[in-house]
Amino acid sequence: MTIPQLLSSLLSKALQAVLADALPEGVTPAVTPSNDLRFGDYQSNIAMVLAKRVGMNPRQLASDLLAHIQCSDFELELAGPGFINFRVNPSFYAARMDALRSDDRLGVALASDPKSIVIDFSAPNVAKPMHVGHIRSTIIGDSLSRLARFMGHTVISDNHIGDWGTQFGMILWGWKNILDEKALASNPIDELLRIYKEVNLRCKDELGMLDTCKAELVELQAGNEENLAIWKQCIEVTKRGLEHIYDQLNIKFDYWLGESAYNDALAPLVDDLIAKGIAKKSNGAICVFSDGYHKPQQDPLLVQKDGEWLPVPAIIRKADGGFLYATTDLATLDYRIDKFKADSIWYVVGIPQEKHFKQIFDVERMRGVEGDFRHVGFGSIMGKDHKPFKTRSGDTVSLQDVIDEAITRAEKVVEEKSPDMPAEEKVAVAQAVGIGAIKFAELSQNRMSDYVFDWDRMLSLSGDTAPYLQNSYVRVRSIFRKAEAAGIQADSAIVLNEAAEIHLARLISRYSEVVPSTLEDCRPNLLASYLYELARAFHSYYEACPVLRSEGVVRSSRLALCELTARVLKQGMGLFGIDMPERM
RNA sequence: GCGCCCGUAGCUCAAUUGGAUAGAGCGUCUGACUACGGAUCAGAAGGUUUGGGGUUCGACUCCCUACGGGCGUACCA
Repeated sequence: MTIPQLLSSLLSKALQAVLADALPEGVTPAVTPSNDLRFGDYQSNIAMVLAKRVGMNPRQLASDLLAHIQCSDFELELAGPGFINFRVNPSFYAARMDALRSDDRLGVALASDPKSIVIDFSAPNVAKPMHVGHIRSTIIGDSLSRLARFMGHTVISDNHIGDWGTQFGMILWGWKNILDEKALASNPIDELLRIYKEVNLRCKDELGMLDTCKAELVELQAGNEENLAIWKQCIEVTKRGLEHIYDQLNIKFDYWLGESAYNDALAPLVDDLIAKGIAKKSNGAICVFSDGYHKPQQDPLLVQKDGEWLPVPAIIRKADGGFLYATTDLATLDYRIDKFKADSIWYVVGIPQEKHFKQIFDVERMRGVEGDFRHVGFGSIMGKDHKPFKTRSGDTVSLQDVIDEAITRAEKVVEEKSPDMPAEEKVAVAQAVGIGAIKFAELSQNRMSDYVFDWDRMLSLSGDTAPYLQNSYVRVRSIFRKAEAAGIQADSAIVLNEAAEIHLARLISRYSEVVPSTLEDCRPNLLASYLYELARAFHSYYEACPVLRSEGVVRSSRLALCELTARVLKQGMGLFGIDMPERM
């Protein structure tokens, strides 16, 4: 049980005693860490929340509650307008630390109701290399997968690649007419991108070109063998390039079920929706109009036209008979429930697609399909001018370039700081530092807010960054190497005296609270800022509390605290997929 | 037009979803027995949270309004 849970149950009992029948149903007192240690370790505002409802003065209620709580592990205090503050006794933290030493999970309880969760993330398009825009979905999605698995859920990660869109008409024509075989052999992804771009331009300039490309697409969809062969080759080539990036990022998917995997399901799906009376024809297209919400101005599924609020349709079949994004996503959702037995499906996709997902989920609700479907949205990456990100040439920066630059910068720092390190280890460290910096920068952000792309910020190696945490880990490991060499062991109970060691223990204890709440709201930045705070506390502790130069019980205790810190850092960063080198 | 999101230190971002004196990093300034690894630590300066009203014990957070920015808005994904 975490400390807030413990305190909350103490408060609940006190509330029963004080209010008895007057206690409203379903009240669980919230206990949160104080944001200022002068107010203790934890605080509750339950007295102020309830005071009005039960007709009492908040301070009076709080002080009545305090009178009913007896606990030697905490000091309690009534403060301000009615806050109840809890100060945890160091001996209690010490006992918790001792308990954590033999706990592989470092105090993090498994989810009480494990679920099957499909997480849909990354999802790049075939024939277009990943750019910085893909970084958020890829890194956040991977981190959520790791977190959910760690919490005991069954996670199915699925890379829903864009392998069937309209862009294939253009690529097919380009492949047949302007392909450079040599370039394809040496750098296939770039060549695919080149022909895509060139055909795209021609479609804008040359009359009839667009129709020619559409015809190629129709041929593909009709099963033309030549076109199918080219299509398959494009996918293979693209996958190879993507796998290189995913390897560097240490990201794996359980499935790569792209849009094309659902082709056969689309027509029956639309027919079924029509038969059930959910979909109907409108202006030649087959549409589903939402039935569920009637709150103008709040519901993106309604739009105002000529002063009237009209539902916005989810179009599932075009007037020309073609299927769309929404159709594929509905079929995909069905498949995930059928085949993967998903209780929950999380879509890690940008906020601009919020309406799309509301529509998809709404259609499923109308069909009676149940499940916990979440759009885990995130903000856009902007340019320095706060407009959607583009370089001067109009292109975005490729993700591969970002990774390469990160590693190059890390290599320079490694060379400068550790010139004597073996070459092989230098490479490994630079990889861990560079990739770690990218991931940590991303995960430190509030997922929902837009941010400005900046090389120096994204690849920064100082301050609130992965290398800072990695360095704290390296320092602990160094202490351990020395301790082992000298035959020193952490073989006695933990005692906490100095402020720095109490604070370190306080934060280690808090790990068990942070991990579940990070997953709860899908907010990796909670864990990121926690880990940074922990590393900072360790660095302070390192300066204030010598380990190897102390003696006896104190030395043993401090060594044990070091060990716990290292384990939390390593496990926590592991939930982000960030490596912690032993030396750097 | 209509809807959604956003505006916080010089810059880039936080703020436990309504809690106490709004926190970090970068940058600037001052210090730390030549270091249990200095990729470090201790400290300082920096704010009318875009402006204006309101709601209440209490507002960066909720409501109204003005200004500024982003996104979406029927057959792209």
